[in-house]
Amino acid sequence: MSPRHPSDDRAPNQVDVARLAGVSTQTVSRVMSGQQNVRPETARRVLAAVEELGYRVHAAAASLASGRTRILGVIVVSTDRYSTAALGVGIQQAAAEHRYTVTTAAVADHASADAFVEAFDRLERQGAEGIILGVPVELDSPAMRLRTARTPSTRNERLSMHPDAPLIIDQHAIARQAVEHLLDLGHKTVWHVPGDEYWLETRQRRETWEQVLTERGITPPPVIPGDWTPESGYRAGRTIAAIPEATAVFVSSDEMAFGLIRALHEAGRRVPEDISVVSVDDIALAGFASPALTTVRQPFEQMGRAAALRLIAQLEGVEISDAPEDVHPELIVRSSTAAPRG
Amino acid sequence: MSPRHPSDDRAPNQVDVARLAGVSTQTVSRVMSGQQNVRPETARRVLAAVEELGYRVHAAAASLASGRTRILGVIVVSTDRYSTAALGVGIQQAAAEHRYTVTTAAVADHASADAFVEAFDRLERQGAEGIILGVPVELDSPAMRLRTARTPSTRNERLSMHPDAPLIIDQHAIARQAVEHLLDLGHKTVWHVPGDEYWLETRQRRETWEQVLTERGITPPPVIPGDWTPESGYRAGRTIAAIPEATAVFVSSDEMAFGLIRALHEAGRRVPEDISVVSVDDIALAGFASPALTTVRQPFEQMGRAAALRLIAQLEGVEISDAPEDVHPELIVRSSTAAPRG
DNA sequence: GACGATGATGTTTGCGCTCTCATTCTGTCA
DNA sequence: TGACAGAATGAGAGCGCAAACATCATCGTC
Repeated sequence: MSPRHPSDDRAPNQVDVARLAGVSTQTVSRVMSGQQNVRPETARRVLAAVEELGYRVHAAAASLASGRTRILGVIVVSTDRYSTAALGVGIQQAAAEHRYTVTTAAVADHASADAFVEAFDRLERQGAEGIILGVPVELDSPAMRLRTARTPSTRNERLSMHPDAPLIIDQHAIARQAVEHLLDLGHKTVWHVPGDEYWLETRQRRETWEQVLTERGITPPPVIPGDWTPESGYRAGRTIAAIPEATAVFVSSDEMAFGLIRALHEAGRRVPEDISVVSVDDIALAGFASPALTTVRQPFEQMGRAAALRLIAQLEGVEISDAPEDVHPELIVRSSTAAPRG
Repeated sequence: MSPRHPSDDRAPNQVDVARLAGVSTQTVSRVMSGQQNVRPETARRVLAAVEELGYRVHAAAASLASGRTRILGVIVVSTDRYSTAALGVGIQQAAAEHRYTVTTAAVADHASADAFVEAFDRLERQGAEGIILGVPVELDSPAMRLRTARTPSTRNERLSMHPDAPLIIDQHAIARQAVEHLLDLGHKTVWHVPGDEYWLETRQRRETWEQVLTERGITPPPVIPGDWTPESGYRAGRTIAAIPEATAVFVSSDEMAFGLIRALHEAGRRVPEDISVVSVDDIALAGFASPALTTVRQPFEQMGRAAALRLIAQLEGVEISDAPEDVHPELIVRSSTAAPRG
């Protein structure tokens, strides 16, 4: 161990670097945070000392002193659904580009509203400067409003009274595209298998499904319950197979569509010849169902990215150059839909 | 605003609480960290003050003073694969139970080894006390060894020379179960579609596939390349469909199996009558493929949980009561495998 | 009823960094 | 050449908390 190194085994700090480089700690600080007004030669000396000592900035100390943490919090429900993972990828990417860190708080599926408040608290305590609510429910309790008022977060937008506040993604557009596609093919009506009642998206899509049918003078048939899982899709499929007049179904997720189609096949109903199916998500496997699924793609990764970028822009108080334009769902037509048999 | 409240709008701190409760800051600290040796009456007064002021512990300050962060870092590759999400759920759960926070660093898929080193650095700088490497590759560069030596992390185990160090999950057991299941059904040989070459798991499974065949005096057929995606499975399926003598395939993921089976069907080969297929993972949709997939389940959630608990135990220097027993893969027999036709 | 043992609380100090402000250095122009 | 703007650097304070240590109250014991 060279005599220039601190002899004890504690991690090197700014003082050690400053001493070795022959500058003040303030200069070390400036170099580490990439500020201007440091002579290249000085910066080089500092960086050499940093390298030699293996120094790294102590984030807790820095954020205590500066009041900034550059931490983004994410609240998600504990599910292994594809959507959660893909959202996370987008968030991580955007955060990393702007040198933010992401910390996640998971909440049990179907948890009470209190659980979200608690997760919010955990993230605030941890120092999160902004919080992304990748969350299935409307959070408009007084407790939640108190928190979203002091810590910027997504989904504020839904709670705020601005009717033109951009949504992360337009669930109504998703449902409309799906239902109209089926009606335009000539189906007399469209049955619906919604997702878990707990999710806001579920309600939004169901409302729009009803609305589109009503617009065309069709009385919506009863809803066939679902909960996102393939098993629930299978149960729904058995129900629908027993309804001879059903020729078109709007299912709220691809995973349910897999179960639904299997049940239809077992009951001897062909897809799309007897029954057309449109679902939502466009997961990687959607094209490999039998038949390949016609589905409305949700660009989860872009959504996560957009949410993070918007939040960061708010935190920095600036326009971000690569500001995300609105993210739109897209109908992908494959082989699970067709015109009804004449 | 009551006169007892600090008039400026800065967040309340320990001093404010101490003053309002009529105690010292140290007592506030003791109450907040749930220590013993505080009279119930005193604790109540403190908590009342905390409530009134909306005080919350400042994590950065606490960790600067205590030297502890209770942060667990996770390095993952940026994919939306099911496995990543499910692992995360298990990690989050275990961390929350022990009052740890999780922060994630994502690395681009197929990134260089340097990218993992950099992610490790980011997490260390952020204060992570332990790091879970949910990572596809062997990381045994000097730079990485330097880091894993000072910050506890999983997968050390694979790098360490202890041959009996418990693996997170035994990839050899996975491959062995799959291949032996097919051979025991009477197939003369087993073809293999591995995952992405980049992944350690891929190599481990292929090695075992070769080994099991060799043990039984069978010369392994050529490998049909794959990369985890359903598309690659589909391509592999077309290749295999053109091999008349092929009757059994071990595919390294369920998603590839979906693609593979579709390609076989399109080529007129029936599953399992003409060709048996075993895959790996047991994703939610595995039971809803046509035919339902025989697959080796990887208990991702338990794996994540086990990794986190083991790391926490190491950090706390204690045995954790609910220590995870080893996590084992399990063959789930469904309908994609059968004996070869006589 | 004096003594120590224990529990409850307070005081002081410093964690490692960035902020503000002061000082020194550099180059430029009259 | 001297003065001065502006860049580069340094000095000192303090962010909010917990550790270590000091002090005070309380209790049972003989």
